[in-house]
Amino acid sequence: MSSAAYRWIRRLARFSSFTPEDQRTLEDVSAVTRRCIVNDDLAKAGEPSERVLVILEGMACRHKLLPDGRRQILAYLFPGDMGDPRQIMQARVDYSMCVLWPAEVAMLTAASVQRLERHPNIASAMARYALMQQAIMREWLVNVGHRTAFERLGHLLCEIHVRLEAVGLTREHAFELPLTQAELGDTLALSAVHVNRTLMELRRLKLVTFQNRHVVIHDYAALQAAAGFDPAYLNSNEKHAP
Amino acid sequence: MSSAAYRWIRRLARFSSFTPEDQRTLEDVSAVTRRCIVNDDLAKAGEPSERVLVILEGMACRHKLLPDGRRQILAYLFPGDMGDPRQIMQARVDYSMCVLWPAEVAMLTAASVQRLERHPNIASAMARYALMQQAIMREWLVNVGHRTAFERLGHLLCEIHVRLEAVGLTREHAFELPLTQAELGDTLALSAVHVNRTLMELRRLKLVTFQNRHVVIHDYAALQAAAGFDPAYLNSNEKHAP
DNA sequence: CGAGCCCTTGAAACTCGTCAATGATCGTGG
DNA sequence: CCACGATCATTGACGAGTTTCAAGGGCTCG
Repeated sequence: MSSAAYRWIRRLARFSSFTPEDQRTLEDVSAVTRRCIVNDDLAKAGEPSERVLVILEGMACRHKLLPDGRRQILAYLFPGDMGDPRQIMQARVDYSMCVLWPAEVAMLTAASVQRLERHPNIASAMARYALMQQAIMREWLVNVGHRTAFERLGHLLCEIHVRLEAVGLTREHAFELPLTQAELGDTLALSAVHVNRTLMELRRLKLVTFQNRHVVIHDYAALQAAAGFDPAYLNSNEKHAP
Repeated sequence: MSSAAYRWIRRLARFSSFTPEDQRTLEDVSAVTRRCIVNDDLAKAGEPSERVLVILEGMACRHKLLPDGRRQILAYLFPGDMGDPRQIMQARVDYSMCVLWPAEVAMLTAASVQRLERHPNIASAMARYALMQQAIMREWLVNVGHRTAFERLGHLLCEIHVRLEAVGLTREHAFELPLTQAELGDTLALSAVHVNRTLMELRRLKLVTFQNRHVVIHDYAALQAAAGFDPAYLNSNEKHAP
């Protein structure tokens, strides 16, 4: 199977078992897609939301901009990731969304979301998936609030590894990550300079290298320990949770 | 009306119009309550969730504890606040919850939640309310990540004011807030000492005083400006959104 | 081949944390 | 009614982690 919806179905299938009809429905509602280039705005703070986005390929992020230019990235969206289906109730979004790497995006209408909600397996998967997304936000708050620069970066890389693995985008302990150090800084609430120094420290300790958008985790166990990473928040709602 | 569910109904009623029957249903499912004292655990990270909590009186918080004792408070729950109804799908929670001020708590069963979901007005209100809770989390991430200690504290106090006002727990620009400076520190990712210094700065500038659990905002406009607070994230989904 | 973006590095400054000690407040029991 | 202990607020001195500023170097793409 290599439909455009492949990653999305794979992502959701971790939370629920799908019948062939469920899968056809998912492919159906995501049949119309939009290709986006880097820096395309997918949403702007204060505007009506209307559609629920599904990232089929590429990468995007939610972020908030302060008036003076400071920026906090709130979430990454990898292939297979989607917005909260309840968004269709929302008058306006409070965050912006932009494309970080050329993307293919499905934009679900309220009708499509309602159609999905009528399939119990899909509705259940989306609910559990949305709960995981909230768990990620909570972990990011802990990360930014109470971990050192070193732990933050290590923790984020562990999380990304687990999330990309779930949709088949890792090879061993390596994966592509099209982020600049400045973007990592806006994510982790660190200056780009300090991200750089911390990245070099991780490299020096032979835990991780991150060069040319290519991340290699050389010692996963040690990185996990050093960062205090526990993947429970990412998979405790899955079908076969540990 | 002074039923135990008063604040809860008032909180949700901002997002949807309720019929008398809707109100009876809300009172009904929250009829059985539990009284909790300070430091009671309402949930523990890693345990099954089972119930969706509604805080009818008092105050509670969600938090995460790191192995070495560092703590991040993830959310405050004031009277009228509740957990995400989708929690009933969740195998285990990833956070802990504890009581900050003597509380009366309703613990909704999955059956109760499902009953509520069958009332369209209530389901819609809960969905919008849950979206607001997520917006609060995003704003907290911005707060902890990219605002100075001074802005963080000011922003948080503005937010709390708006939230308490929504359930009728403010008088003018004053309200009760049973938090220690250490708890504020765990919320804002600051040391208790620095919270103290920042609080004195706010006092010195005649913006806010916070003494004996009593907050008075002396100059709301100035505080809002100094903290960069925009209440849109708290009310843009309400019935009569600005 | 140049322009632009990104990474790298050093030095200085600053915000905030830690440590430590003193006070204030409050509930409790003698 | 007062002594006591506990919790919380306050203050000062010092130190650490991180930011900012600035400059140089490398890569990529037109």
